[in-house]
Amino acid sequence: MSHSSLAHAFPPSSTSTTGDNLNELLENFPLKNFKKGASIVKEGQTPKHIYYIQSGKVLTLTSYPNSEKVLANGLFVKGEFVNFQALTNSQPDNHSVKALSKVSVRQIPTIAFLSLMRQHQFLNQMVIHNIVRQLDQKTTHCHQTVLYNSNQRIVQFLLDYVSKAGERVGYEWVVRDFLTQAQIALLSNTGRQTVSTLLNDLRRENIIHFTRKYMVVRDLDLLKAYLLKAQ
DNA sequence: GCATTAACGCACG
DNA sequence: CGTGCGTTAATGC
Repeated sequence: MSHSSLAHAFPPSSTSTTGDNLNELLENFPLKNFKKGASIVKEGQTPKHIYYIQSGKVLTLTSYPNSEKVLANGLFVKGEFVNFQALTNSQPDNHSVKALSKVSVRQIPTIAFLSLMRQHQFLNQMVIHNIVRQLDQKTTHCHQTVLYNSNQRIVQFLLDYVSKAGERVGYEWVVRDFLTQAQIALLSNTGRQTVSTLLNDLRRENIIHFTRKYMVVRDLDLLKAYLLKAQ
């Protein structure tokens, strides 16, 4: 599937100093630290900053006035930008950003960021790359929400989560700072209890293991196979 | 039937 | 001790 590729890496064609250049560009902007669960961007504020994630995991959310629900937009990890809305003239909106783990981010004012983009070609490319990728993910995610049943959506989330935030340990994959089941439910458009039962089923089949702190994928192929079988 | 929701007891951190 | 988790039964589509 499309998710096995390391699509989130920056273009391999970039020079090896790309990361250093980026850090140099951003090093004078304030480095903000947040505790797990803290609010990085509050709802209802005009987006004024771009955030670059130095470490940790972040969740972006949208709330809708007519429904009480707050829906999850996406999960972002180290090396990604969030809040690109700030690059446009967007008004105060219903977007918010929350820390899913201990997080540190560079906070770059929109004006400064736009100016940096004008000066540095590689930053431009990086931003375009990020935006296209995010759009791609959104589209795919949207299609999957339509095509998949709830268990498949949860499995798809687990696969995405592992490919974004997992570390390889031998033949297994480990994700630390495992989300709560309620958060997984939000991200996969299912119910909390549905997540609970599926995770326990997968554990019984020895496909994954998990505690509240981490998840281990014992057999990635079997997990992927879950997407293929109907129920 | 498949999935979300309520409800409740349990236990992890 | 709180809140996150696991399970079952009820309800809805």
